[in-house]
Amino acid sequence: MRIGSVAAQAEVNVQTVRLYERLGLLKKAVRSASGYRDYTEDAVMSIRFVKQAKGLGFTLTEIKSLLDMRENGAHTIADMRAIAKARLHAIDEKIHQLQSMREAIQHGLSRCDCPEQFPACVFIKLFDCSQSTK
Amino acid sequence: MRIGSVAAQAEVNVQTVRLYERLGLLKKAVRSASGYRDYTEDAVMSIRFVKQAKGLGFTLTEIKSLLDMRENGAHTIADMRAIAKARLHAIDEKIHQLQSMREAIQHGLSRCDCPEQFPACVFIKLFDCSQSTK
DNA sequence: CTTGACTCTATACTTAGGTACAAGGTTGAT
DNA sequence: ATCAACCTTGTACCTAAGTATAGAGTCAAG
Repeated sequence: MRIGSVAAQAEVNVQTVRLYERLGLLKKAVRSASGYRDYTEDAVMSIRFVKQAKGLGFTLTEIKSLLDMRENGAHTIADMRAIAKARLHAIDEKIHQLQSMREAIQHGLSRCDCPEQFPACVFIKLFDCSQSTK
Repeated sequence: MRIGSVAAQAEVNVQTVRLYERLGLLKKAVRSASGYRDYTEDAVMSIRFVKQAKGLGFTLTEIKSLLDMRENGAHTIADMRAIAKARLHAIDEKIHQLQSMREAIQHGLSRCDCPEQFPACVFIKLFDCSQSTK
């Protein structure tokens, strides 16, 4: 199977396949006499795995290290669980951070009691209506 | 006041001040005879505003459009509220997205019943233990 | 009047994850 | 045998928000 088919089946760009190969996310394909990459169905699965992990917020670097662990067998279920838990933790932190932002903006919105059409009021007042703008 | 003082007071890098000027986030400073930028206290406040808005998740482009509205007076409190609400909405979407990721990983973790030290188990099983890895 | 700290512009580099050429070689159907 | 559609490598470009560097000019204290 050539690169175009793999890309189509995995629903990525041809260049993306080559990029993943270069980044070590995809095993180097066997080459035909003319130098064309020759893939098996496995490549499609690998790309789908990358896409799935990416969808869960793992970076390509993290995904590579997962694949490396798998490749050289230097892993256990416990290792993998630890990685997944670390990712969970990072997600939780990001959620908290966003919730803080959310609260700050909400607070600004609710505290702002400027008249609706007063044009001199500046945006910063939405966050802190008590603060002078001049 | 020269650029170094402004940067120090606003707790940013000197290059950042120049970048902000170039991006239109900061009014162009008056220049001294020798070409040095000459700032007033206002510049420090402006940078602090940018930092604050950035901390609330606004991009520099969004911040610039806020400042532009303020500058040419073509805004009302309603406009500003609309922008803040849009930002709230974007934050909520991001939070939901992260919560979905969180659930998917959690689900994978809880569903995986592979023996703790089985080295052939690959990471993908954390997400879908029912799926073959070969 | 020299020295070190500061400033100027312009350019390049960074991370992350791609996307878009250019210039050439291959394949395969007609 | 020709033509489009595919493939190759290498390079450059993109967003976002800076950071770093080079080479030159300026300021101020001793």
